Amino acid sequence: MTARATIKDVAKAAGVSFTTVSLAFQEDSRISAKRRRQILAIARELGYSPNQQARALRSGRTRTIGVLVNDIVNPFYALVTRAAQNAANRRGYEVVITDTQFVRERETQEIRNMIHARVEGVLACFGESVEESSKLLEHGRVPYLALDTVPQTYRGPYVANDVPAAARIAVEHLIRIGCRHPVFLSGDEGSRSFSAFVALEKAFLETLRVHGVDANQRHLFSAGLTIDAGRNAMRRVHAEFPEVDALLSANSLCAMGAMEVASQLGLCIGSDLAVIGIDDLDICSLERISLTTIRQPFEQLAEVATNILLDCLERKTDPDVRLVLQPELIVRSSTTRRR
Amino acid sequence: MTARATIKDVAKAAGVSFTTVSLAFQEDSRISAKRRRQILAIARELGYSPNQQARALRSGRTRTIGVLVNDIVNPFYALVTRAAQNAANRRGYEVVITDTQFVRERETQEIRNMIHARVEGVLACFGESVEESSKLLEHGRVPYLALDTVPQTYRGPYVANDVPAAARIAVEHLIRIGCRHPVFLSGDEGSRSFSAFVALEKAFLETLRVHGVDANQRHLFSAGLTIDAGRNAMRRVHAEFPEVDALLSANSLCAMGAMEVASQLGLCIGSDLAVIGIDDLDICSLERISLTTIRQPFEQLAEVATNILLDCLERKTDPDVRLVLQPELIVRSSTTRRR
DNA sequence: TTGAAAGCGCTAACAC
DNA sequence: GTGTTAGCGCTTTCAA
Repeated sequence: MTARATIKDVAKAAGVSFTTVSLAFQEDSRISAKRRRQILAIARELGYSPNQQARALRSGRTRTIGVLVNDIVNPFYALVTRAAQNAANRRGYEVVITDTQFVRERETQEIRNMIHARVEGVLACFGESVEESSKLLEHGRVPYLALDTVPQTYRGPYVANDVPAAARIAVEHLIRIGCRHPVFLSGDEGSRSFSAFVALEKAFLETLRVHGVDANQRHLFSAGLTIDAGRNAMRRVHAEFPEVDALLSANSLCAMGAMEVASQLGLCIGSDLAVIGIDDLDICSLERISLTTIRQPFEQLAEVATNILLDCLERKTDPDVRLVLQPELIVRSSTTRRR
Repeated sequence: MTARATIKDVAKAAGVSFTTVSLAFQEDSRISAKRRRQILAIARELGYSPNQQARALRSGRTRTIGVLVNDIVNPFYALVTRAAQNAANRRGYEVVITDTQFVRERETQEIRNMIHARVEGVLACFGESVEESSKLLEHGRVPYLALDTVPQTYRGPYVANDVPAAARIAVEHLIRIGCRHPVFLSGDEGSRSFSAFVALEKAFLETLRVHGVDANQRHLFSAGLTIDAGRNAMRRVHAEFPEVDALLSANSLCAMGAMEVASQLGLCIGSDLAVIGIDDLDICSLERISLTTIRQPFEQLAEVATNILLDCLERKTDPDVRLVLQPELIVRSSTTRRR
């Protein structure tokens, strides 16, 4: 295995200077089409591919942005990365996708990696380490934009879902159909302090109070973002808050797990127990699931955010946007009028 | 916005040569712990972060591998990337995740990008452009390993699921419970020629014939890998092959869509129509879904493949492995004995 | 233990 | 059009 071909090998083989080869690869107008074709053919023959590192080092540009999400296995986040990738590619940028797995140290490590890799900008679904992460990005002079949700203390730019509105819309629907004892299923013990969960809990309780329900901490349960988390949470809810007549879950997978256990406990979903999940995966629409959800416009979110970020990179201005997109209620059979 | 700090700025501020700074960052033993701490502190103050491009250019190493999947939104593939990421990180490598969205041009483009970025190796779930992609990788001298499924014509190294076995196990189960008219739901028109689907169709028909069922093209339907694809396919199956008493779907989401429509058509899932999905997402276990599946050990697959690839990189040998992992039947209520 | 010097592969300024 | 030259920020000899 000999060394990889460089621009000089191509130049030698083509009988030109290596500058000419460089210009040919940049599709510079000074090189004639014919010559360009010759050079590219020889390059292909030699298996030459321009070294990105050298190019970036010299030009100071990588044409790459980073996208950080909390959980790539959750289709919600995967769709965010896909929308960002498509938007970026359309404008000639590449995307590097990184997954924090909801782990604090992973998040900061991935941010550091992106800075080392000299991404030109970052789109981030920040977790709990938002302060440290945004400090790193600022220190590293990397323009960034928060996506999805942001904590109240966050002062940077963002394109986010209106998280309190999600809880408010859900609770208003539950009240409207006659529920008086709703429970909120939040993140697990470890992640419940995440800003999104805090905001949901707060808006959940406040909206209940506005409608005359004396809501308090008893109405809030830690759960998690998986089916199993919902199963376990429902058992606890049933034991500790037997008068429950509605569930709002921070996530639809969790809601599905809770529905399963509730049925096993003899509750009829819809009439005995209304259930709403936040986010709106394809499977929620399955007749067998038919889960009422709060749909958040996450693909639009990612696309808008990507374009704003790229605009800023190209104008060399700092991102300065505070945009909040509204969620939408999708009513299905898991919430029917009380009997 | 002044320029980013370089190693020279740090050296100047610390009153040492830039070689010393470099050594300090490499945790070279020649630098005393105390000096190292001083230098790192000054670097932090200046917001210095080593330039990956320069480092890679000089050292010739990126410590990065690429992972290519067909559809990051499908949790199956997302789990593959996660397992690979974890395995790579444990050994001090980074991973770049790329999503082809099942688009041929995207796959080759992403491969090219990875070569430009000088990833040290690639783990790839190849789509239809496997020939072109593997040629690119070989030409670019990037060691690679195919993951998940490979076409019969493929001659390179792989760690794959035993795709024919998945169909065989499923069909044998259907025969055992008394089905005589099973139908296979394949990929959509555009992707049905993918090697995995071809292999599944072939093994499906062969196994049926072994068990005395006169199976032919009428037993095969194009569908797709989404819920909606399953819904549409079931309508066609019902119209064109009314005697159907079992479905094997290439994907569990598709199976769920088909089950929904089958129920609407008055078929009782389990007894009138047995349904099996290939892959085993969490939701298949939900009581409301309870889909019998063929579980493929994809996380193990990704982990094994990553370690083999990294071993090869470190030994500077070419990957030379042909490993096939066995699937497992998970029986749930969508397949009960015929009545 | 530290520093000087060379050079990784490329782009960009400028001269021809 | 094409070539020469300098240098991006770093690692790696090698000498002190």
